[in-house]
Amino acid sequence: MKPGRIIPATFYERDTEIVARDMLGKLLQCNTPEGATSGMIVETEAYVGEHDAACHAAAGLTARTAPLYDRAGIAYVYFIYGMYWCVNAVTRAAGLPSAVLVRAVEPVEGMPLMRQRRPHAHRDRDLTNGPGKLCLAMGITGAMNRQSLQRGSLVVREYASYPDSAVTVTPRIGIRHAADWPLRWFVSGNEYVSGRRQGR
DNA sequence: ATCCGGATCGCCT
DNA sequence: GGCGATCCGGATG
Repeated sequence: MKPGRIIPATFYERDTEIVARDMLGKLLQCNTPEGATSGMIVETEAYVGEHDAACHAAAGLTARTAPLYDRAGIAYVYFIYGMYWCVNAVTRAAGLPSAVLVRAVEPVEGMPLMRQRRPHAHRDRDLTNGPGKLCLAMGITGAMNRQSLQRGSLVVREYASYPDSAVTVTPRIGIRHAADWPLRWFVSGNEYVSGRRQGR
């Protein structure tokens, strides 16, 4: 498989659930001074607007959430638990401030650099099987917040595609509110999917 | 294999 | 002042 064309902004101007599903198999590429890394997206979650208590936009428009109210197709990179970064693609359907969280990728390019950045990861799958882990491995930080995903250091490209029969849907994990809404998608059986057991 | 607490800090209540 | 879209290591069964 080879990286394909850059995903246009219009891709993100659709229902967030559809975008989250369709991002499976896409390639996330990150370029930093240390080198290039990329990974195939294998797990996503949708955060669907102010009425979604788990979505940061539930707090309304603030300095932190401003990217969610900006345009579709940009990155929303936020800081969590005082230590980690998580990366989202901002979406726009019916004017809602919404986004897709990238929860896991399968490394494609730059694995040596990923290992260097993730000294605690003993097995390859521990490199990028979580939203904070993949940002560490790929060098994604707040410097990339609000950047376009169509150019620059952080880009999403065509790569692979999966039929619905190869995709599993479950409730989102790691949240307190709206924890029963089925808004998490992952490639069934992929070893890079986060969580102790798939389907959790 | 599963559970639990500590780290660490920006942001909202 | 308290919590969070997390990760990691150590304890427990």
